[in-house]
Amino acid sequence: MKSVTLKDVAKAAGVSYATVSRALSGSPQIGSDTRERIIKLCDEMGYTTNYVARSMVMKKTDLIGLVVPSVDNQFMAELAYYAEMSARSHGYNIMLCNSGPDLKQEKTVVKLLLGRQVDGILIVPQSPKTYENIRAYTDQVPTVFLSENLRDQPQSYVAADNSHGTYIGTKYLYDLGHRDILYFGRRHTTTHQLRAEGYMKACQELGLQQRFFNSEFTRSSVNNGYELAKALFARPIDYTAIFASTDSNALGILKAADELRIDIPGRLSLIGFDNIPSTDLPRIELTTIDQPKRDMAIQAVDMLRDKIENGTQGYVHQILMPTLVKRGTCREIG
Amino acid sequence: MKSVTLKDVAKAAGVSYATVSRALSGSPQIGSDTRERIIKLCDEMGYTTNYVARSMVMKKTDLIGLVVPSVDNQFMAELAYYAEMSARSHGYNIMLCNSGPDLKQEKTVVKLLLGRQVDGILIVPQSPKTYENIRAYTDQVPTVFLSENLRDQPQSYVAADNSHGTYIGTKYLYDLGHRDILYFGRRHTTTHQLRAEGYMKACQELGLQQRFFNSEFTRSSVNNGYELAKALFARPIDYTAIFASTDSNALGILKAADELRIDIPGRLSLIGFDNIPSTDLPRIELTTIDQPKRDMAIQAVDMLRDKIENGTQGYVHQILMPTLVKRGTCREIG
DNA sequence: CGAAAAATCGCAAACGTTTCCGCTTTATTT
DNA sequence: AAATAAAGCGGAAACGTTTGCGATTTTTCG
Repeated sequence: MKSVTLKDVAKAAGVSYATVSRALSGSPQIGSDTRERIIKLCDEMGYTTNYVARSMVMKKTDLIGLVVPSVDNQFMAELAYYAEMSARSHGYNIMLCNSGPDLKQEKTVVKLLLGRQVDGILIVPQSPKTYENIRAYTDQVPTVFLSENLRDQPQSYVAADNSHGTYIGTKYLYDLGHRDILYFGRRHTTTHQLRAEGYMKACQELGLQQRFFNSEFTRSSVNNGYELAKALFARPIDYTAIFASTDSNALGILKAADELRIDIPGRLSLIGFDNIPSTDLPRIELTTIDQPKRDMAIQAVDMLRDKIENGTQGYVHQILMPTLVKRGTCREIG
Repeated sequence: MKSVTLKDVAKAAGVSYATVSRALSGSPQIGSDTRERIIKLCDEMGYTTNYVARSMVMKKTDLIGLVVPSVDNQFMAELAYYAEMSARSHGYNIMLCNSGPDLKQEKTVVKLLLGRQVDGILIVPQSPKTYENIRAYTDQVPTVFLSENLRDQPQSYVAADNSHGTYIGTKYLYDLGHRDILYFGRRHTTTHQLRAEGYMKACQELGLQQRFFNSEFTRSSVNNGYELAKALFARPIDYTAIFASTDSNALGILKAADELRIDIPGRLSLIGFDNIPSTDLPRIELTTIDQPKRDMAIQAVDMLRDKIENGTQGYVHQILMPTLVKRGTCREIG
């Protein structure tokens, strides 16, 4: 279990360990002959540089803390995947933390990450309170928020243009002939507020009546979408399409509709938001608005890297464009 | 950005920094009055212990490297989630690495993890070759394999009893009246070999003919399941049920069947394996075999902790029981 | 009241790196 | 050939922590 250190190969090579360190790091003040000899020796002896020791003196861990409410969630899993890939390709590693549903744990993990001396933190907030919750720490370490739009808060973030997403979605529904479109979902976060706004803007432009049905739940899951949709369908259905604020909710609606034999897309068109993998399944084929998760993750680590490596100070807000993904749950009507 | 160190609070408290360290760690050789004073001071000054410095002297990072082919995969995301939660509750943090599809990258990331001085490695292998691929490193650091059955290899692992899963699945199909059950899937890993064996065993016991249709793909995805299923359905359907070796494949089969208007479960019963979240969606409701992902993850970190903390040396093989999840894709015939 | 024992605390080494600075040795120039 | 420059390398400090050991003070007890 005892690993070989610089000293070990230095002794074997008959040089000082400073020399070995320089040889490895490609310092120009080492002769090319000794360098080759040392490198070969390191290889033979199985030397790997101890990153924790290196971090000590470099005051840099090449570590990025990634905190997500739950990686066990298709959306965040995808973000986490691309973030890790991108980070590693730039020499960083990811320390993963699930912040769970409560703010206490969220605060705990960012504190923990600070103790670990991460160079930066990438956080997808669990609630609109997250910003306040961890603000005490965000000035101690470069931080960028991911996926949640913070509007004009003094905090860097990258998010999708949620407003635009619902805007193009409703227009699409309109183009298909729909004139009565119900918006299904709460406005408990800025992200969801913006989604509602995009819908409202489109309605105004198109001369449509705005109609809302608010989910009472903070966390959108297919199950609470389902529960709520049952309540919705207990009332008269005087609309021809539903815009669900998330795919999860849309899936719940689908489930309730199937149960009540309300034909989708026959009687009701349905469109979701996020484009999570489950939407692309057979029998589901949910039309939705795609959040460019890959680009979001990549841009977020780029932004973070810029702060870390160049000490960039300002707050930059990166807004990426979502796109419409036409599948099977929206139908043209006459 | 400069964080406060032991020295800083020591100076402020008028004691040596050794005293501060001991006060924080609860050493008995510190007076309770000074201890309280110091703790309060630490709190006021916002001191957090530097884990990388601590790791240096402790020769322990409290870090577990988690390598998965891709967290962007429901099955692994779930494992990752529970592993992180469990690890953190025991004082460990997770360093996440996607090993991707190729062995080179897998080897790269475990090397990298070693350089990071992780206390242990939790790895869900990307292929049967993983064991050989990283064997050079698995004796340098406690390692446990997750989700892949390694049979009698000298390597600790926790996996589901895959053989038992297909066994109970086939029996379930039999009890529903099915006498011609096709097994759909390759046997490219031990895990899948075992799944096939469970099916074979059940067939023998029940006097059923064994019928295989092999997927040519290493990675099972709904898409290649779909492609293959189309080929399958081009031939006469002289069976009444399909046992898909993975849910992903089952989903692909479902897609192909829908396209060809082969009624599931009307004409064909279908059962999958893994119980990924997508199986529980409306319109899908795939009957499947559940791998106890939560327990698997938890047991794996327990096993790893045992190796790390107690230096346990032997190889332990933990096999967890899968269970049948009855949903909507299997029908009684008769 | 004096001595031994117990209770507190400080000193300094150690963990494995990186890098500044200085010391040789060799090459270059006049 | 002497002086200067350049190249190659070693010594040692520093990063922030833990901990064995010694030093000092306080308590205890005969």
